[in-house]
Amino acid sequence: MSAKVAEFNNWQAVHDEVLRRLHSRQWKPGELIPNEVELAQEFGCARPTVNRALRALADAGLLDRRRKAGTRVAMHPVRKATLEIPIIRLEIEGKGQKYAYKLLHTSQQSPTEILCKQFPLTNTQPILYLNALHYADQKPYMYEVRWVNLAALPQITDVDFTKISANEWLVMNAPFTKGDISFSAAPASVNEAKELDIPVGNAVFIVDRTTWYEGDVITSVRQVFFPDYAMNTVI
Amino acid sequence: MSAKVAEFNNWQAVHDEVLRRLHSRQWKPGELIPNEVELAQEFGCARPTVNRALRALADAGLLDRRRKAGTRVAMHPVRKATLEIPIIRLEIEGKGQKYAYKLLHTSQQSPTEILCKQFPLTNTQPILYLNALHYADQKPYMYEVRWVNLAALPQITDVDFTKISANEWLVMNAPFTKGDISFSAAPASVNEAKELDIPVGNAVFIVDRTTWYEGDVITSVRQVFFPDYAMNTVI
DNA sequence: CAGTGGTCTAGACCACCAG
DNA sequence: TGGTGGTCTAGACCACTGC
Repeated sequence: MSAKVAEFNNWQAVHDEVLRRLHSRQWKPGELIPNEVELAQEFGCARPTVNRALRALADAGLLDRRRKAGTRVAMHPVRKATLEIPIIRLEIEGKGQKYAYKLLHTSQQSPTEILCKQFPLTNTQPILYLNALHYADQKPYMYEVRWVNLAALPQITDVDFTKISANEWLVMNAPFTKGDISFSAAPASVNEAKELDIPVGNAVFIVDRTTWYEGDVITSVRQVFFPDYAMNTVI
Repeated sequence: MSAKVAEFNNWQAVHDEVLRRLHSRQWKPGELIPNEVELAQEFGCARPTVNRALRALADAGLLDRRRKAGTRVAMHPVRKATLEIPIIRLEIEGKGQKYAYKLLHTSQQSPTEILCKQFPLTNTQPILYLNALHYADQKPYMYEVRWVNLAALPQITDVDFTKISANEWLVMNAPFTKGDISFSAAPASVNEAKELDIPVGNAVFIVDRTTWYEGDVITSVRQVFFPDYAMNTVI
């Protein structure tokens, strides 16, 4: 009987072995790799096990899979970084800092012209408009300008946003099916600079986010971070 | 015989139904939901089908699953945005713009003190140091400062980086197992401003990335983008 | 049309871990 | 220690799509 060099009796082992062959260039970019049945035979496991391993690698962007065409090594391994969008309070508390929050302004209104430019709004729909400041260890951390679609969330008029941030209330009470996010850098405007207590024009990190539920816009927010902010992640 | 209202004979149908119950608050945050066997009976499908649906929802951050403890609705649905890190050339060409690239400087050396501050380096290891500028439609798009670990990639000294960008060569030739990414905003330094042809101190979007292969650092890069740059994604 | 990946099933064993 | 999710199997049918 022959010595068994390795066992590939679970999908992670298959995953790792395939990854090894990709890294070692045994299978080169653009190349067609054996189909699932052949790999299952080689690895001595069932086809669904191979399937799950290859599916994970395809999700990671390392393989291209198509019915009938087979599985190819991706030409340009597009690596995907996953950013977790946390509740601000938890992000700050997670760093061991003290979180505080202040509601600066709130009003029910029709969007002003300025808002219509900054966000995808028409000035006929009623919205709830909010300004708020989030603190870490008493220092300004993030300034937030937000509007909420009142037609989609009528019950929000009963919420006391001096006690809970809109960020937090929405995460827990307003599920969404789609969201657009944009990250950018910009000079702090007069108003942003005033609230964050920094010089006008300082470079600030900006996150714009709009969320939808089944085709209806729920809320849109611009978050302006204090200058030393950095958003970190891992590939 | 009773009329069947719906069929849940595939994992996506189960996924969607569970998602509906989460959105409709039939299952509330923190609540324990039925176990896989019970759900499989209710939905009239096999347990692995339920398993796959619930696993997808757990990956998305909507459920918390633990052996023995069961499956709970997540208290704070941490939404995850996936950022695709493309090759710069493809990002620009994808916008329908003309890509160009210029190598500004390259040298083999030990890290200078300045580099040691900016990157996780010691001044004893030999590195390849590179400066390059990427253009979209003849206009400066991104300025890149990079070093590469020569000990890990000795063959890189043979590459002509006036013809292919380090970005592109590395993606295709230097697999990595781990990467750190950081996004931030900063005022353009004198040098960055000169290369991007903008005023010193303008707000620029910065991406810092370091990649590793099995514990060895491969390369580290700082990418400084022209002021109007925004990084977009979808949740 | 035919080959490939996508998925389901029914049953089984196992790893983990809360009680 | 028992209940739960994690996973494997062997076989099957189906959907897509390149040829």
